Amino acid sequence: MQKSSASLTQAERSALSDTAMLDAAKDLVLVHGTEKTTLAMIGESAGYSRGLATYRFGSKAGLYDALCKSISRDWLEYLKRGVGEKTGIDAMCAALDAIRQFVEDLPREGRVLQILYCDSASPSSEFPETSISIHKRQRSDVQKWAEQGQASGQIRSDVDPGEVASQYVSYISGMTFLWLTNPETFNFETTNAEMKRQLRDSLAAKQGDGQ
Amino acid sequence: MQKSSASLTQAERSALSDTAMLDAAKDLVLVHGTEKTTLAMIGESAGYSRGLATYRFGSKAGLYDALCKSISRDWLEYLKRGVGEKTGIDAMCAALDAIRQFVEDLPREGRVLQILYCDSASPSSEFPETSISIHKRQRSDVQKWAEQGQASGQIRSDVDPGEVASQYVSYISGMTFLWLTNPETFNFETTNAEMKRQLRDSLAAKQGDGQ
DNA sequence: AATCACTTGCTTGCTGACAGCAAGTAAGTT
DNA sequence: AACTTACTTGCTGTCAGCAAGCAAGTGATT
Repeated sequence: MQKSSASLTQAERSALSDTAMLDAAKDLVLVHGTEKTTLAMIGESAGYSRGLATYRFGSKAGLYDALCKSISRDWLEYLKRGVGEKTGIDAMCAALDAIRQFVEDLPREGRVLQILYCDSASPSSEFPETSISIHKRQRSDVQKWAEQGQASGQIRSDVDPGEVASQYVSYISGMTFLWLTNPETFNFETTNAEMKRQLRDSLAAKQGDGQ
Repeated sequence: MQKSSASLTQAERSALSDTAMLDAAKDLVLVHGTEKTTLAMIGESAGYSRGLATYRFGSKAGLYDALCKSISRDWLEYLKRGVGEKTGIDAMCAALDAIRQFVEDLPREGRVLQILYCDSASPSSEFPETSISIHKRQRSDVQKWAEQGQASGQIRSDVDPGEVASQYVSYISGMTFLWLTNPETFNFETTNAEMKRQLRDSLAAKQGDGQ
């Protein structure tokens, strides 16, 4: 069963058009935003008809949800590779580096993801789950790192891991948000350096403060 | 020149319809989001015709920009009152309390403002200036507080006030964003308490570390 | 291996809703 | 009474979503 470019299986055809449309959507959203990007633009820009995007993703929200999930998968891959088996303050710092690496390697994806997060914050959002679950997952990851850091004695035992996680995730969310809106005045690198310094200074167990 | 409810000056009439429409817009945006709220809904919900909102504010973006400015003014009032003449770490902590107070007293306005900030992050936003200038102003305020704190010896001299400000403003932005999207799981009070603790622990000058 | 019934990928025509505009009416101002 | 300002109504172009149809791939039977 040979597959030339002229003869594809159904699955291959739809996979091809899917990725072509999601890719076109990224470019269009970067320029026009989600609202002014039309489903017709996406379909035609991907080399198909004006109707395909609607047909495939059901609705505009459906397409953006798929896009959000797709980019989120890429991001989680970066996070996993960057943090590895680290725990405690080291894991938190590594995650900050992973974000920087992600937006450096895939700035398009980083910006689009942030735009979609903003969209999903609207009360009328039809895809809030993806964004919310990502943030909840981030928070529980950080909480786990903090607990492990306390168990190993790296992190002082009198802080609440859950609140440390909330504070940390808030910083991440706001940092990426401000990076989106103020790309020129915002310096990822130095701001993250300050965050790392604060984490070490405020979380590290004092000398001889073993459990 | 007496003013009964039936006989108003032109200025009074337009001021009345303006505030009525902005107020109606708040309620509608809270329920339907900015996108699914229509100008016709706003005008009619305020007791006027479907066309007034467009006529008065020029466009949907124009209305949301006016709404953003209006709520921002309220917020800056709270900030001013809460911070007063404080500087350094005290000012930063007072600003956190001011935010909590604002969303406690005016939860509607707090939520709508956050929704509008998210909207203005889109590349197609026609009112990005208001949101950006607010965040820039916040950042320069915090930087000033940090510099004053260093000058008075409260804050250690080896931190960069600009980066402290970036980190602080990132936290604020993210915190309010997460509060909007996860109102039930997010606790303003305790998360801010952790932030205050971190600020004190990581910024306070050590004993005898005078300039 | 040829063909026929069936599924899936994709396109085109249509409808209702909305933003924005332009022309008009009513209310106040000098 | 002339004029300005507040507000309304009729209209147009655009878009999301739907439904009907066409084309290409798939699988079973003989």
